[in-house]
Amino acid sequence: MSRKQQRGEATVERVLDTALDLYAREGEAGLTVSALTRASGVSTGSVYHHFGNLHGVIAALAMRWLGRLLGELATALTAHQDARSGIEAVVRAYLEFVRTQPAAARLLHSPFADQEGTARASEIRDNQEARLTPIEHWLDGHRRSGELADLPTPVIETLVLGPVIGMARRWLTLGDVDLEEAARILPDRIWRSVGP
Amino acid sequence: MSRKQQRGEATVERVLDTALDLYAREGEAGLTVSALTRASGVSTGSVYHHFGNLHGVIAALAMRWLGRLLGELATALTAHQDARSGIEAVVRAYLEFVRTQPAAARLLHSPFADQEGTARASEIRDNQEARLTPIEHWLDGHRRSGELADLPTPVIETLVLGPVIGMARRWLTLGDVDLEEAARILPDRIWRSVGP
DNA sequence: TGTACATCAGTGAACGCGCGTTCACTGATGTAC
DNA sequence: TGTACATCAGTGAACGCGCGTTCACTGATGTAC
Repeated sequence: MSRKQQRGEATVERVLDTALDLYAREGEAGLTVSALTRASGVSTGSVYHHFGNLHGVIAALAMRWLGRLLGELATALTAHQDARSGIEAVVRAYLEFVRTQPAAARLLHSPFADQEGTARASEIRDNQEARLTPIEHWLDGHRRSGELADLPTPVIETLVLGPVIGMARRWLTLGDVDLEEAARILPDRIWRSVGP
Repeated sequence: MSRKQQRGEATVERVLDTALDLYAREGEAGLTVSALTRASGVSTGSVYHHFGNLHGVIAALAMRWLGRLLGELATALTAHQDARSGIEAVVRAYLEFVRTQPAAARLLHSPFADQEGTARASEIRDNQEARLTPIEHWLDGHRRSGELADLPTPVIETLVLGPVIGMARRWLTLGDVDLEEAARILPDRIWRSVGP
């Protein structure tokens, strides 16, 4: 049905891959249109044709990786029946994502992503609904059964993800922590903070 | 002894106060030299006289507020003898800092601060030694006495500050959490994760 | 199957704008004797 | 106390540079009949 051409998708892929690479290597300031065209081989006009403007590139990039991360977390969580196993699996899944996709993790922990997330929170909700809904249901169910502390969802999220994100950022920037050690220690420690 | 003049200090103050305000209102991209001179009334040349370049302004700003935050945390921690009271006090002190100095908190949670922190980690260690040393001693003491979990210092730091920072960021950006509620819930929950 | 046409995809030179920074200078303050 | 001088503080016009974006255009692909 779509009149879109395949080579268009390939170009979009190429731009987004290059953008992530640039961001990881040079940071926010290094992600310019000229750097993007130079590194990707895609022309200026083509970038604008597909993304509208530079902000559009960044938004698309953040959305893509947020979707992938949430997918991993939702899968890990809902694969377990009991609360403790689920929470511990989420922690491990996040650390695994950071280990295998450090550049994307950097992006998602960044300024951008935060601003983007604030400015277009509702749009993100819509786009990621398929991933967020099962997570919310899982939490609701286990909170009702008393397996999980009776705390507001944002608080549970923060208690679980806060230390993981902190560890990830530390590994990504300072590198004075060990991810494998974190994967051994954190699941149990975090579980204690959200258990009944 | 110093040949520095008082009006110089006043100018430095004015620039740093304006810079924080600009950052809080406009974000990283809004913190430009021209915006800084326009909003502060200080001339371009004067900014360069005192800070060298724009990066120098940002570095000075981050260092100033990092010092103040660490001061608050160190005071809260070392005011308590037993581990639990100390940890809970640190959590409350951080939340109180965020509540009273949201702009500074935004800055410290930011991209900059992270990059700055990475690039000049050793310099920060030196500058903030007076605040860091008592914190390290306190942790060491309580870990040895068995009151605190036997975990590496960076892990303890992350378990304690991770959720607090997560909550603070959420309050600062999305605003869908309540800081007072957090101050009631988090201390106990966080303590569970680092207790023996 | 072939042809005409609409749409998608891609090109790259050119644009104006605001950026960080420099510099030659004036004015204020502190020090020496 | 007064004067000369060094240093600190502050000014603002001017600079070049790289940025994001536009636009008139060509080429490729898909659709209709």
